[in-house]
Amino acid sequence: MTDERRKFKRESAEARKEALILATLELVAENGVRGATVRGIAQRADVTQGLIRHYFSSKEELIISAYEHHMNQMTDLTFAPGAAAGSARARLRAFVDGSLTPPVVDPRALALWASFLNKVQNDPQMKETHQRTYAYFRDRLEALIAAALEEAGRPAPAARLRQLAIACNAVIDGLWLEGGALPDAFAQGELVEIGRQSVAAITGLDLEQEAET
Amino acid sequence: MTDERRKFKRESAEARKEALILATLELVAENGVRGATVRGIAQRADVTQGLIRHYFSSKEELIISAYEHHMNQMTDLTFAPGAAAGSARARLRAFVDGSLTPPVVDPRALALWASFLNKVQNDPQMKETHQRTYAYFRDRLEALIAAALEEAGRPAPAARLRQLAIACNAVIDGLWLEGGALPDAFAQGELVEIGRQSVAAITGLDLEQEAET
DNA sequence: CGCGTAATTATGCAAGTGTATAATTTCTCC
DNA sequence: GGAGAAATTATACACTTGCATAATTACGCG
Repeated sequence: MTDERRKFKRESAEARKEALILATLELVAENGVRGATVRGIAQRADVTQGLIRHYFSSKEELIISAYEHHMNQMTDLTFAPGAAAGSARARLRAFVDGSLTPPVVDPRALALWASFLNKVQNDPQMKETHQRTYAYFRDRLEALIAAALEEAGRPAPAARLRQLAIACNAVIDGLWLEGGALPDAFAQGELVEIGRQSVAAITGLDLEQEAET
Repeated sequence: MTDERRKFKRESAEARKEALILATLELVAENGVRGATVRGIAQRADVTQGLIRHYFSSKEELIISAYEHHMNQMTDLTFAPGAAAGSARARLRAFVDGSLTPPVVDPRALALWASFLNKVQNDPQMKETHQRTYAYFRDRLEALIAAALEEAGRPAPAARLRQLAIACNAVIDGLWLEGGALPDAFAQGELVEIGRQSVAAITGLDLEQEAET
């Protein structure tokens, strides 16, 4: 009955921070920001709670770090697939596909988005991160649409491009949302199919037909 | 320095419950479900915390009641406008308009949606309410699209109707989301305009032109 | 008018919260 | 292999939380 002190292993600051951030994201997705307690996070990361204070000056800072980590990962996942691809149309298609397949479409991703929303609206730093990420998404989508329209010989004025980008972004967001909220309501590939068709219908571009190099 | 007991007025059970529910929705929108404390809600409703226990057997029950109240209000707001209208096309247009104007499009409505999501995913009763509301929305939209297509002499098979409803629902959801998240990013009426155009593009229906009775 | 009952307030409690600080252990470097 | 420093654990504290229960007050009804 010797209650010994817990053994531990020293890790690099980066590894520990990352582990803490991942544990934080898990718990935020499950229980919301307030439900992700310091003790719970420490337990999930297999560490005692004091260590969190050693790497993050407060829970607030840990939450902000976790949010930025998550947002960066989401943008990477969305844009990585079609970055290299050839025609603008192919890149637009890759963008739609990447946005509407796991792990972007995922109950956990949606839960994280919802859990963070409150803090995003109130905390200036998180608000900044959010607006930057959102603007990046939409600008990129608008550029893709502009290039694809130009490629098809039907360039559009700026005002029209803006509307098309908003509309396409909305379909993608909406499908992303529904796919995350009701994971079993859609067949494999159904979201991608609907997303492609909708973007095609809105922009007047044919996303299916293969390009002739 | 006589610390007197607080004066109060007796209210009907309905009025008190409603007041408590409204205060709850305010705080849930501002601080999330866990941030909406019993004491905070009581204060917002200008009442002491013990009274909450008198009308609701637990905070959980109050939260569930507030959620159902909110969802009912949202459906009423969305469907009330165009319920009576004439042609299917006009009713579809009214649905789009109602879904994309305040108070449906509103930062507070979005915040509520996000705040409740966690509980909706976990609590069976709230999940049931959510799925019922969602199904009601989409079925209604699908019926509107079906009627409008028939009206235009181009009926569609069931599978196609399902896809159109999912796509249109997604645009509307996405625009609703963006309008609530970035209230200042869109001009007056811009969301409605984009929503109408997108639904028109997806379904192939012209929503703008007036019907000839 | 006064009595009873239910609405409302007041108080208390145990559990959980973030954070601060002290005690210990692991590991690097000579 | 041992000393010093940093990583990690352990403990404590003040505060908040939901809930329970007792004390009071307002108001309808005779």
